[in-house]
Amino acid sequence: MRYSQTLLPTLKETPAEAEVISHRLMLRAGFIRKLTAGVYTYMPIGLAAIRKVENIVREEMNRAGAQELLMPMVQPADLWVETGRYEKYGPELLRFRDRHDRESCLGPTHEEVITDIARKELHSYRNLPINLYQIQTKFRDEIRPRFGLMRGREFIMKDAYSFDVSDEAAGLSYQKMFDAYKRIFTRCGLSFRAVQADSGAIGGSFSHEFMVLADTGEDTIVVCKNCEYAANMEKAVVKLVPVNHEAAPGQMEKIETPGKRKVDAVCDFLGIEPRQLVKTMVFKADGKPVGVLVRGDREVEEVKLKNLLGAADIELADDKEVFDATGVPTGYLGPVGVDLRIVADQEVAAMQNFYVGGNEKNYHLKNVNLGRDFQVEAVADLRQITTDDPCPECGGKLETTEGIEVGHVFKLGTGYSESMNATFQDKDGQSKHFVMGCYGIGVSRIVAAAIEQNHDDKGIIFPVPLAPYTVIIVNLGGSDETINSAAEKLYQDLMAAGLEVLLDDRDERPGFKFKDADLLGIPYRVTVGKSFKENGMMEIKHRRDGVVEELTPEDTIGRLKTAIFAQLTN
RNA sequence: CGGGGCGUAGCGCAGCCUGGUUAGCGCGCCUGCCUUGGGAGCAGGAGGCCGUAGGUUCGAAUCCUACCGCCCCGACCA
Repeated sequence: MRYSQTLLPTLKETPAEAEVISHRLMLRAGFIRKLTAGVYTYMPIGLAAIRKVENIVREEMNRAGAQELLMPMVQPADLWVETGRYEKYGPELLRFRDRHDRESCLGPTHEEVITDIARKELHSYRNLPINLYQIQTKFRDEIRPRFGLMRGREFIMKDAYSFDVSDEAAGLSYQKMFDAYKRIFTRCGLSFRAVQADSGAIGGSFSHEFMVLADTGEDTIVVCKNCEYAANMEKAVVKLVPVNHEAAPGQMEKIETPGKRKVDAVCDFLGIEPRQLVKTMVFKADGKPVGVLVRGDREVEEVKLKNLLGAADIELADDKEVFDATGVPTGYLGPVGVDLRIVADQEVAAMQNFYVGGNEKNYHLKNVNLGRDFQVEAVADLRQITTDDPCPECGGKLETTEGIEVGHVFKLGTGYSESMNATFQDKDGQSKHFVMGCYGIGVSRIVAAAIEQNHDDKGIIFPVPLAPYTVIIVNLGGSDETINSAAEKLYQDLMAAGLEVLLDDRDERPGFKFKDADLLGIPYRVTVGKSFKENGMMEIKHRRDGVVEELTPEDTIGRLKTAIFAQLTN
């Protein structure tokens, strides 16, 4: 492509709307332009990068035996009512009525549509297993879109759905996708990690997320330094460390704690450690108050709580709501004798003679024991894991890092096939529900994640497989015909060699062109200018490490071909 | 939705507090000259319902009210 004829509007200054690096660079490099909150136009060069990702995804999906199809973006509400998700999905599902007043929605995901296809078209075990996928634009009316392509409302996703005869067979399909995902992200040149995850609104029993490691990640993941264990913080199982109960249960006692509401203040005042205290947090589970007990130095993990309660929505209650629900001001709430639904973290159940709020302003209770002094509805793992906790698999040391979720694989089981009555006839003539799996990849997000992971202060540094162009020729010839025709010939030759080349033929000064080349992140830059005029040499500069090579035109072509194709084959 | 902030030329901003001529600056854009290995220089030029609506006032970008949009922090997720 000739730069002079391309819509490639680079910006010297960063638009004020952009905060994170990938968003800033994509705006500056002319990859995207915002239409409205969370909705972007992919400009030509941005689309080129997206296509690179799509093609890698497509190749690997096909290699794994999946078949591509394309489902509608507009979906009838009826299908969603069948699975109960029309209620459950919430405001993220954009709903509207068509001219016939039919309830419709924009597809945020396609389990319903694909299951409908399956029940209509797949009748026999002979059709199975099958894995169908699409690469399509999704719409989720996110509460707060942010970070450019990282969390848009409209985004491109690859979603795949597998159908199997049995749980065991579904496990195989799952593993196949898991392996394909590893290949995909490896080919994209990303540094990533597969982690155990919560299955969220999609539902299902078992899932892994693929996380690109980057500081701007929206998720925290815990990783074992010793074994292969890695999990989303939300999901990471806390392994209860046994404690020895040496002390005999003491007499419960009311003690005065004037004005001491916060855990630290109470502990300072009483001369105790936060680990000896149990705090009572009030959450609203679908609007209804629930008390949650955790040790004073722990944090409640809302996702675990949500799963335990089977709630669609969990929110921490504010001071007023706590008072309304219990009649106790925050800071003095406790489980003893309170009229509130209470659940406890497993750690609390193992504690003895602890301190809790006294359900009365300025009072706490000491020597409290679960079971003797109060009862709870459930005991479960409800707190956030910390790096002090042992690895749940091997007991090793854990560490945390930030991650961007670029892929998610789920074992769905028969939830959708049952609610939509999607069955096939098995060998024995019996009707059975499909055992399903679903597998998503955030295609547009990958481009953003790749930039988060590959940039410097000058701009983007694309991994070769994702680069919209692999070579940029900077022609500094001006009016010099010798140089111009050499640059032109190189352009033609490189294209003939199968490379994607951008020829900077603009009437601009050298510095201007170099800055743009750096910003765009094209892996190899060839400068044709003075040194070609003087001794017939061209200069290759590697974007990533700044290495410079002076070569003849023939060697330049050879060198680029070798280098680029080497990075494309895996 | 809760908390914070912002809407003035294509982009980045100043002006607003303390109302008063023709609304500025940098970048970009157009014309010409000049320059050509790291975002040059000179000269000329185009481009503004000051987010929208209402109010206060002799007079509003500036003060007041409402609305709309956008960004950042939390709940959501590929």
